[in-house]
Amino acid sequence: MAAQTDDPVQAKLIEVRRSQILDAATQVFAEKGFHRSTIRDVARTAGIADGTIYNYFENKDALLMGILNRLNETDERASDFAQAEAVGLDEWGRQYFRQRFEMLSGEGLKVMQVVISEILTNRDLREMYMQQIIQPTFKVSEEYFKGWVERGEVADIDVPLALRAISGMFLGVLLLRMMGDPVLEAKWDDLPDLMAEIVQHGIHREAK
Amino acid sequence: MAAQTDDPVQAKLIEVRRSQILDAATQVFAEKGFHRSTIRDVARTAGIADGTIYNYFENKDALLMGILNRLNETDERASDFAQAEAVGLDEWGRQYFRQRFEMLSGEGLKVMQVVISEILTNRDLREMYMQQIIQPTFKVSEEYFKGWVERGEVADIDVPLALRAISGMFLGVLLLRMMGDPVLEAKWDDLPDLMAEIVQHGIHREAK
Amino acid sequence: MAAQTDDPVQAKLIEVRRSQILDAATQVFAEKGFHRSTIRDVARTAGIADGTIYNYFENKDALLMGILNRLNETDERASDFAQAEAVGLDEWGRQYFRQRFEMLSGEGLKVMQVVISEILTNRDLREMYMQQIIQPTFKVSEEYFKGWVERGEVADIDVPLALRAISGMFLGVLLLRMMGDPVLEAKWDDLPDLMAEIVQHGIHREAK
Amino acid sequence: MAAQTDDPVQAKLIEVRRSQILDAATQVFAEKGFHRSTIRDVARTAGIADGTIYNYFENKDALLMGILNRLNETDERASDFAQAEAVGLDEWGRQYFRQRFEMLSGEGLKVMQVVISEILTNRDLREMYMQQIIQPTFKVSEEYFKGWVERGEVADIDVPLALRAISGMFLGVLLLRMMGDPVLEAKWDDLPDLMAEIVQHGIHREAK
DNA sequence: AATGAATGAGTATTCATTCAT
DNA sequence: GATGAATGAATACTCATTCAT
Repeated sequence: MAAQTDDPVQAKLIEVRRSQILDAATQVFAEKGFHRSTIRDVARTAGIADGTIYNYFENKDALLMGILNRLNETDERASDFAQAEAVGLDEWGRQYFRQRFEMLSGEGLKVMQVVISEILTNRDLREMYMQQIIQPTFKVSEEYFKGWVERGEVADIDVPLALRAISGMFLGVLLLRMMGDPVLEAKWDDLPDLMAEIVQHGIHREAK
Repeated sequence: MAAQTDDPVQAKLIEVRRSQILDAATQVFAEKGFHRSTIRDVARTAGIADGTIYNYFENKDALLMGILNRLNETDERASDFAQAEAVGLDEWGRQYFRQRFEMLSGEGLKVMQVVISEILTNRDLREMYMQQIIQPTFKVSEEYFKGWVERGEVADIDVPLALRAISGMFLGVLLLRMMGDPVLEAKWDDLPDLMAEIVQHGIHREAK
Repeated sequence: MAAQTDDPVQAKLIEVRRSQILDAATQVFAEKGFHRSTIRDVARTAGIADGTIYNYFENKDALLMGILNRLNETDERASDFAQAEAVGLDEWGRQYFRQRFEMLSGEGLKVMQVVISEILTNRDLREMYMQQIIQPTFKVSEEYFKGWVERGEVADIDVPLALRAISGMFLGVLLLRMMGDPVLEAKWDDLPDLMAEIVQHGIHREAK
Repeated sequence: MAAQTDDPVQAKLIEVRRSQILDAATQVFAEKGFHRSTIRDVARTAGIADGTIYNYFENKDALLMGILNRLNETDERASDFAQAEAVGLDEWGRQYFRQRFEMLSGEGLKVMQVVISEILTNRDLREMYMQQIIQPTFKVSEEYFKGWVERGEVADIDVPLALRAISGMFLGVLLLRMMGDPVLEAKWDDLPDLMAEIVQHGIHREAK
């Protein structure tokens, strides 16, 4: 790797190059999937030579890690925003799902498809994703939830577990969409509010 | 393929052999993942020659299809049972989640992990899974739900979409577990009832 | 091989079976070529089991040998006929080429194509063909030629070599046809007489 | 393929490498035949890695195409020379055959043996050979012949067809030689002139 | 003799990675 | 740092042949 320097100008250049490569990788992986994409594909798309990629990334897997890290950063910025805005539980719920859905516009969905598929297969990637992205995100959310529970706005439930279930709803719906469920494709935009409603108040009603 | 015969004895032998091979494939894929498993691995595990596999399965992908079909059959038997037993909505909800969790005991979780990962990558497998497993399952459930909605037991929501959200919760939690979330691993058994509760009544409570 | 018996009835049965298999092999090889044809193809076409073929032929190559031997027999009968009929040199020449062309009607051409291709590749087949078919044929022809040379009907040339050149003309034209030459395909029927004419009198004319 | 560049130095290097690989392929194919030769054989003989071959040739078949193209070029240079020198018909005939025989010195015969065998089997190769080598060669020769026919030096025959017969004589004699005919092996050098004589004046003589 | 399921050797091709220039 | 030619390990699949029934 070429990524060792104290010179801030150098550091900037390196960052730009890494970014250029990750852009290419994201595009190529989204189009062809991870395994079917070759380093050559990525290099061609980035307009550089094959070998150059290895100056910036250890190996092909590291490209996926890099993509993951960028999603992470985007994620963090998004949740900062969420935290700043969110006040009431109701509103927070809707915003939570809406934001997560927004991330998936454009190539986002296909990139996530590749990333999830690989995560399920690749232990290193999986652990890195879990420790660096999932767990911190849960930790932040748990704080909020505990506050609401204490204030009685939320039922007295196992907060971490409930959070998994709620995030899981988002993740699972995403998975079904990736698998090509036509209902989800057609009504994708209705989903955030519906999900927020279910999570808040459930589907049960007293029979008349 | 050797699988053409009218003789019921032959047919039984063929079924036994296919089963033997799928057992081996399930075990090997669960351990090493689909791509890292070789046909030789499967053959060795099944105690047969490489070529014999091709007497019973068209190619490596067909092994995964075969595993999927088996899960499907198990699934169908399970839901038949569910339908027979289920009466009230509350009870149905708990049973729904509990049954789905039961399927994942033993190697089930790892097999699903491999299957889901491959499904996200392999279009043929994906379409087959969606059309032959997911859609029929949803169709059956939708009938039940509509009944409940008509009887006023369930809120007047978009049934197909709500079902996706609910199934998604299960699927997503599964995914998080597969990714190694420690909270889910520790409290996995508490999950069905918690999820049923959230789906039924939501997490919201009127603040005191 | 099952081909050892003293019982003439048995011998007949064996011969019939061999013939049935060779018919199938001839058809299959002509359609798909030798390498692309499988023993299973031949067995299916013959309406028997794969293994049965090995009761009558040592291996796949032996099928080709068998086909070759049959061509040989046909050939011998043809040249017997030729010898009986042929009297004058002129007439003999035309008949020689016409007969050889007749053998190639129907599947004959494609079978020869397969046989020649394999002969060039397979030493055993080649030697067998040379010793059992080509050489005896030349030996017979040489006798005739020598007679004509002695009687002064034919120029005083190296007979064996000239015979090779003349047979070669037939063989080479056959090869060009197999390679797909459109001129030969269009005027195939004019060829025997033209070739006989060239061989007899050459193409040279005294310029006016 | 690595074969895309505008740099003439690079182009030269590529040409050298291709040549090196074709040399090895020619040698290996001549020794073992096309099908029995492995890419590894060729790579070892060329002193390079297996994969390197695929930087210069699309696949194994392309090696044979490459060999064919080289023969073609040699051929063209030879016939240019022939056309320049050839004046009289008699002389042209002898030269024609002599030149074609010269091409077959060294490994030439074995290479042709492999090439012809493959051509009879492989449709792509066959069509390529017919269109790019055989047809153009005939076209050139036809011009010459027509001239001679017009000037009355050659009998008024079907020129294209006669050319096939004459070329066929060469090709067929070649085939017989490849099949191991001992007479041809012994008197190979006498053949060009004998063939030229037969083609010019035929074998017929008025009986005394 | 007939069957056909089982065998397992054999091979072209891809592509991540290296490293000399 | 950039290049891209060279490397060679890794693997699904076919099919001639065998042999227990």
